[in-house]
Amino acid sequence: MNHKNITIADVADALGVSKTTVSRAISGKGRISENTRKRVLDYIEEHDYIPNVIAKGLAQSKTYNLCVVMPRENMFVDLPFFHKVTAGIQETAEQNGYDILLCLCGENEVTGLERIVRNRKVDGVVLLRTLVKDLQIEFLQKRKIPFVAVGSTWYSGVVQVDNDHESACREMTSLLLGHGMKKIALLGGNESYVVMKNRYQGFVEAYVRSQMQIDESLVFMDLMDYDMTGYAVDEALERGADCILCMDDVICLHVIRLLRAKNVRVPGDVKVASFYNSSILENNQPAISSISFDARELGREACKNLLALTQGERVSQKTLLSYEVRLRDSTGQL
Amino acid sequence: MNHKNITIADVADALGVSKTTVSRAISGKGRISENTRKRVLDYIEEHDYIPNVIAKGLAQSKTYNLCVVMPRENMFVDLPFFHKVTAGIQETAEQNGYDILLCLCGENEVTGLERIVRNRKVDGVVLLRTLVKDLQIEFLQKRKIPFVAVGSTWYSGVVQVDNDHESACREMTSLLLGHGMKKIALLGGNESYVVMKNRYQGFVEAYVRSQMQIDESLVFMDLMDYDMTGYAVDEALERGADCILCMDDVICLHVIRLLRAKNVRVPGDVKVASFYNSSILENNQPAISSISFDARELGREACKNLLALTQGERVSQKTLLSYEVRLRDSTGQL
DNA sequence: TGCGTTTGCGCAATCGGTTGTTCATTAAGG
DNA sequence: CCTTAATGAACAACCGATTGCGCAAACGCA
Repeated sequence: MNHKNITIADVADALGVSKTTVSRAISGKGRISENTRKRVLDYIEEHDYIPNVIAKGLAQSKTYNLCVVMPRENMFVDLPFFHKVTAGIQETAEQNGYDILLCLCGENEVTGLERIVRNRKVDGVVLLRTLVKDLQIEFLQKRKIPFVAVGSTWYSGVVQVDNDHESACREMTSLLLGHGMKKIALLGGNESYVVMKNRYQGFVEAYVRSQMQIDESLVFMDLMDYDMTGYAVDEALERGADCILCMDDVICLHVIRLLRAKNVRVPGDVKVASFYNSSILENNQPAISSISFDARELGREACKNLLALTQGERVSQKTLLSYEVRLRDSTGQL
Repeated sequence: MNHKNITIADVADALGVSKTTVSRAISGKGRISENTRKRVLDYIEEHDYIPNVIAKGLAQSKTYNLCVVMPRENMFVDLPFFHKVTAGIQETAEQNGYDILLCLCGENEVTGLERIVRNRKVDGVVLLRTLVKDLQIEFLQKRKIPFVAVGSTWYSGVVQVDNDHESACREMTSLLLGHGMKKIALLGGNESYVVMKNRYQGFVEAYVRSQMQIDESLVFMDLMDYDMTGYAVDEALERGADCILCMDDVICLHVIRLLRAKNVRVPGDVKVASFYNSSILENNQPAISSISFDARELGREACKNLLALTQGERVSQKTLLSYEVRLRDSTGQL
């Protein structure tokens, strides 16, 4: 800016070589003697020269920028998750000389994304949230821009990285069934439809494997707000649920509050468990069993795949990451 | 990228004018007839031409990028706040043709910031969190890079935008004192030292104005963890506190849990209030009185100031934003 | 009509890199 | 010893914009 940064021309002049040589010394491409190469690199090191990524980008029609898209308005519970994922993305990006441009979009809005993609010419995009009908996905596909979705989607041809919700839910359900639960209620929340379906899949599978009869009336897929959650809890209790499996930690805390208000004891009368094991659970009484995902790793994986994509490499359509079941007091002693 | 975007040269050729003319038509600078101007703009509109910001930046030695710095590891309670501030920054940035580069840094780490500043040549930086001894501030000042701090700092010459914690705390304290509280405990938390000091200032002032005696032994400035908070609560009760003013909502929820465990009724025996009015409070029983800040507006204001700074304009050193006191059940009927 | 001023626009350099091509030098091969 | 190939480095065009300067046409005024 004002500091009058040293340019490649300065380096070239100082060493009495051409810009080309300096450029080649740095990139390692093209023919150059080991000798001059070293000379250039030493000089650069000494004088703390950093190439201007912008000019480099202009010349290469690349920007070394990735765009991370996330909702402008954010559910409280998503934030820590999104933040960790972003940290993971950024970590991998930085290791490869990329930086992160932030795109905060309204739900299913494309104008912001389009602006950034078009006049920033980002090399790739990570979508942190996708919808069943997703205009951003459609836009990116139409424009043939490399992108990766964090989380699952039903769009075809989308490279996805997700937690293995199905297995996670299967394992948790199996554990619960294996320890005497008979009627587990499944409470969906603000999760995307696809995630919910995946978990339901695992839920069903667990029942099948333990050869028990599933009670479909205990499955509540789409609870938009606290009121509906309250209703679902009432219904579940009415129908004799002995366990409530919540789709995220915020819902879970709320459920526990509701149960306390009804003088239903946890885990005495009803067991409770949830997903994400977020820090919102810390210090809760009783300690809540939850499934923990490594959000950071999710971000790293997504970024790795995206970079591969931008190189034109083939990338596996769907990467599933592992999870850990954390059992605590709210499910009793399993 | 692959879509082979239309460039300024294409536009110029198509219209039979020079690149200069097109450029001038767009920027409005330089001499150009109203006639050609319109012709160019129409063509651009029609053919959906978007200038390449990168090239523009290269030519102008600007990047139209701002850098937002926030901690890589984040306290749970900060996140929603940071996210909203960022949204505000982004909003104003976008309106002015700027985009946001994300810089996630470790506490008091500069390497990441330095990298981004040096090879991305961002036009300005927003620091979302500052420390008493802050290497990032020192770095930015040394390099004379325009930046704005969200929150207060004791460094001189730093443009700051902050909530008016002092007035907020004064008003809340006054309200409480005015309705019969005599011994209010002040519980500091993960807040920065400066914020805490500001609030303490307001706290003292409220006591002075109502001509009441402050009990300094009820002021706990620096509670690093839950254990210390527990200790502070015990002490406060011991010393006959009739009200606990918590420095953030997470602390507050924890305090309420502790009180419940001790069978201290809220607001019956002790009143409780906190800061930030974050959505974590939603649906809590009892509803918690809290002070609400407009984080989004904070971000907008910060960005506005930063942009002014980059233009070389003079900017007021400190901008304080307003707040709203939200009284609910936890403080009884005030 | 004549001359100075204003207006409208284009030329070409520039920003800081990359890269295909050329050219001189050295090495290898017969 | 001459031809051919390989090597190392420089030239110059290019990426896509901006901008100082120059030039011609139009305008204003006496």
